[in-house]
Parts: sequence; structure tokens; C-alpha cells
Amino acid sequence: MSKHVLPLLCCSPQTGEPLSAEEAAELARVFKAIADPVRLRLLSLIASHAGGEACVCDLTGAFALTGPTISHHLKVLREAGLVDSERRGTWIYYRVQPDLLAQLSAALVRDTPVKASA
Amino acid sequence: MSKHVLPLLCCSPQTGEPLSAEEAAELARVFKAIADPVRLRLLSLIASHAGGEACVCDLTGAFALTGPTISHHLKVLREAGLVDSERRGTWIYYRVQPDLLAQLSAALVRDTPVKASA
DNA sequence: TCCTTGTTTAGATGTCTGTCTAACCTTCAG
DNA sequence: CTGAAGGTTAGACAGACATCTAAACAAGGA
Repeated sequence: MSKHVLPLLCCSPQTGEPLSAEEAAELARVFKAIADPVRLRLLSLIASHAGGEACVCDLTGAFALTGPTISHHLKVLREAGLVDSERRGTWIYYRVQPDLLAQLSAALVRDTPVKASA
Repeated sequence: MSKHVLPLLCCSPQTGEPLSAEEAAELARVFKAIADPVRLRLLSLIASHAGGEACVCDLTGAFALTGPTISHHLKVLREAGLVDSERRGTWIYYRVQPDLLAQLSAALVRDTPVKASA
């Protein structure tokens, strides 16, 4: 529904199908969780550990931030589905969810259907 | 520098190398620009148009938002390097920068070096 | 030249978010 | 059971952000 009723030809015709408002909202929710320097480093740190998991105690030591702040960021990542946590004895271990990251990664390149068809 | 001096073995050893604080800050800057439903749809709309470019006039019509608000979001995308704009006569055309999107996409999967080596 | 249309800039405002301190829950060792 | 250490929750506060209205700037047509 373009506002242009006159034959101004201001815009090129659409070819692919853009994100719906719902898809965009869902994607934005997860990207928001990623779009923070601390959380990016947390993800990276967790993924860099052997077995793809790390305990909070070591993560906390990597930042000049208080424990509660790290805990808050981990919660954001957890609620976005980007990490999973499991308590084993005294310590709680965090693990990344590669599937969701792969989905996000794919969404970014799917966003540009400007293949070499030009 | 873990806080653990005792041989508690709380944490698995690191294998890969995590993001530096600078890399994380730079990545977060761009992800922040993406992490908004309106901007995601803008990117998608621009990319979906033939030739990979679209003018503001048509983008504005796709949202229940005022012109200045759309302009603000486009500016954020532009300053993040995600889109490029060019004026041709009356209208200004926006084009996505696939290279940066591809970089982001790669960063997300590079983040998880948990290959099938386990 | 003046007017109309497209687009951006400036300023204001309400909401969201990152960080802290203090308090609480969980697990293990005596 | 009691104490200590790991980790989370609750509440407060400063800074950032999305949105709007009003005004300004740019390009084209009468």
C-alpha cells in the first residue's frame, strides 16, 4: 500500500518477501540479547571453554563487574534461549545453544536475497 | 586470572580464544543497530526491493510511524554501516551493505567453535 | 520566484536497560 | 546444625533509546 497514487515510479517493485512484523519482533528480541559487549563476551567465553560449557565463577573473573551484574546478563541470555544452565554440585554451568545462533546467522544472510542475479 | 587459587577444578580449561573487549564492543555496536523490530523490517524491505535499493517514501508507508521516526532509524542503520544512501533527484535511495551483514553472520557461528570434535 | 512535496534535524518526553548494594537461597564441610 | 562460599533475586538509580511535534533544508514545477 504505497502512498503514491500518481505514476511517479519512485520505487522499484518488491521482489522477495520482507519480514513480517511478528518475525521482526521475535528476531529483535533475540538480537537485543546479543547486542551488548558483556553478553557477547560471555557467549564467546562460554563457547571457548572445553566442552562448550563454563561455570559462572570463571566468567565473573573475566570482567570488572560485580557478580549480580554478570548474573543479570546470564539471565538475559538464558531467557533469550541463547544459553542453557545446569547445576552440578556447588557450581552452575552454562552452555551455549548453537542452534539458535545458527538460526540468527542464517537470518542475517537471508535478509539479503540480492544474489548475483543482478 | 581465575579467582580460584585452590585446586577446585571448578572450570574447564579454555580452548579457543574469546572475543577481546574491543572486538565485543565493535560487534555490539552493529548488533545494537540491528536489534530493533523496525530496523530489521527496514533492512528486510530494502533488501527485498529489486536492485537491493528502495526509497524512503515507500519505506515510510510500510509502518504506522511518522516520517522523522523512520528517518531516525535509517540514520542509525547508516551510521552502523549497514545501509548506504544516495540521492537521485527528488528521492533518496537506500541500499544494504551485504558485506557487513555477512561479517555479522559469520561472527555468530564463529562464536561457537564446538565443532563435531567432541 | 514562490509553492509543494520529500526528507532530515532539533528538542522534549516516557520507557527501557545496565549497573550497583543489600539480602536471600543452595550446597558442602565440620 | 552451623558456617562459609557460590550464585541469584530485589530494589534503586543514572544513562540511553524510541517516539513524537515543530521547524528547517532540498529539489522540482508553476
